[in-house]
Amino acid sequence: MNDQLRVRRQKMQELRDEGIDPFGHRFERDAMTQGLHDKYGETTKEQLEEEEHVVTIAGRMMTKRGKGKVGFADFADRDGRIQVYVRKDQVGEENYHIFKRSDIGDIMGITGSVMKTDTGELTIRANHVTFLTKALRPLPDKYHGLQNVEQKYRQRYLDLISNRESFDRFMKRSHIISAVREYLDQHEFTEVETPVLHTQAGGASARPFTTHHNALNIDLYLRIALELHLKRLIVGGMERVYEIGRVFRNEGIDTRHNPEFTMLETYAAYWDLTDVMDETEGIFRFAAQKVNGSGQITYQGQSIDLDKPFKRIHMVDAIKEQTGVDFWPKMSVADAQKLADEHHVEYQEWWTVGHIINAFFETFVEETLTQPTFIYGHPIEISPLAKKDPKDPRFVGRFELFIHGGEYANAFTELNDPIDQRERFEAQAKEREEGNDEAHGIDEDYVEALEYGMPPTGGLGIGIDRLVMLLTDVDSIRDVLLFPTMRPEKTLTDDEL
RNA sequence: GAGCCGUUAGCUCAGUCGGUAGAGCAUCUGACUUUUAAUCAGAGGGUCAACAGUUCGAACCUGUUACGGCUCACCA
Repeated sequence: MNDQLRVRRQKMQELRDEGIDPFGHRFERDAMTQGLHDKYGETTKEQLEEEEHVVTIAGRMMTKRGKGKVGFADFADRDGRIQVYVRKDQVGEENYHIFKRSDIGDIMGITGSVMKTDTGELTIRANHVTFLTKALRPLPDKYHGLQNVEQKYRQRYLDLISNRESFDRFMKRSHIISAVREYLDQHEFTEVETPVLHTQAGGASARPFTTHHNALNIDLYLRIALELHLKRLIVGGMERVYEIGRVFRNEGIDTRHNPEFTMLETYAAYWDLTDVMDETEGIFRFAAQKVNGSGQITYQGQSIDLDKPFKRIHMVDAIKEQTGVDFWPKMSVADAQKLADEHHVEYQEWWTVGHIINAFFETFVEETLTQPTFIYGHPIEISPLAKKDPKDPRFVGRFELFIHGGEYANAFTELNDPIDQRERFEAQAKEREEGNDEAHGIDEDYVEALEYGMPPTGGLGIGIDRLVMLLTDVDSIRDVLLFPTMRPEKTLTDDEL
């Protein structure tokens, strides 16, 4: 234990000896710091002296400046900060002693009158200080905040206390999710909750986490998607449903992937992709408006306009626009390979035309899509779960939304033909047997549901974490997850406590 | 999975050529009744991530390990 920890424990004991509970009780405040700034920020020093507004706040002491028989300290609550001015002759000797012996990090309640200092800073002149909670450990540097990246993730509370921009970002995350809910609720979607524990992973290609239920004695999977249960609800007549929920994928971790992340999926009966595009645009625009007050945002130094209608372009046209290569004419695999060779696009032997089209898209187009762009008409080969385009069976009813070169939404005209669905599940099951552990087996129960009839449906998936990254202008998913997945640290010894 | 980088006081960071470790904040003592990263005077605080090696001598050089970061690869 270092000197700082010892001193704070001693001070805790001093408080007890003085009859003060160092871990106090209910405290009623009548003002928030930001509210005071809003209310009195413009009022003059003289006017505040005349009017005498007595308020009570509570918060954590963030800085402290002692000056003999007076002291200044900044207190933070969830809204912001305010300076407090404590005078010995005003609060009395005993009360001043408590303030004097308090440490940065301690939590207190302050009652006093609103004033302004000579330099014009809004301040509470304390009449009384109520000690509420002792901090037994020192806070990170008051000026630099917590900079250690690992510690920010492992001890997020310290990051939240000492880095206000981080605190604000997480508040914003919460507001973004509220905005998404508000938008969908306004559009007559019903929010539902479906199981996290699945007897069979499905709805996406990904490796699942497995777990075990003791009483039933069965292995269960943590869900990798929300899809199949939500579509059962479309069969059940709910018509417009959504879920915002955690999904789990047992895959790598990097700046854009965390093993657990938050997905939004929505399904609307009788909609086609045009409707879903409108919905997607609506969600992005509404959320941006709610949290940033504008659809004009800056992401990693790049201006992005979410207010303007998003561009909508077929994948083949986008490739043509960017490279001049035209994949519209029907062509053989050899023709496509020749085009790939000419443009130095690498391909595998077994690839068909659709795979090569996709490779062209990823190589030449994706990173150029800075402004919001819907790419639709994916080749069927890369979209095994989507419904074929009846007018051109080489492509499917699917779109993805790209912004700043990254994918933000993925949508389908949902496959509602149970015969076709069963065949595709069988193909997946076969892949699984051949060793693809991201493919999954036949979900008989789901196929049966489809046999009762699922109306034509438009489905949408949005990675909420990436939406939050976009709207808060950060480039690592860990900066929008309060507690990102980390490898455990070594066990702390007594000395480190 | 590969490559590169990081880990020094509670926090933020220096540390030259290999010679027993420094600053600011924080802490402690004293001064100070409108301070603003308060100031002034003094003091204490270190398993230099861990282990092994090279060396008369290692924070520094070498190796291994742990944790983290970035890039690439993988990835509906």
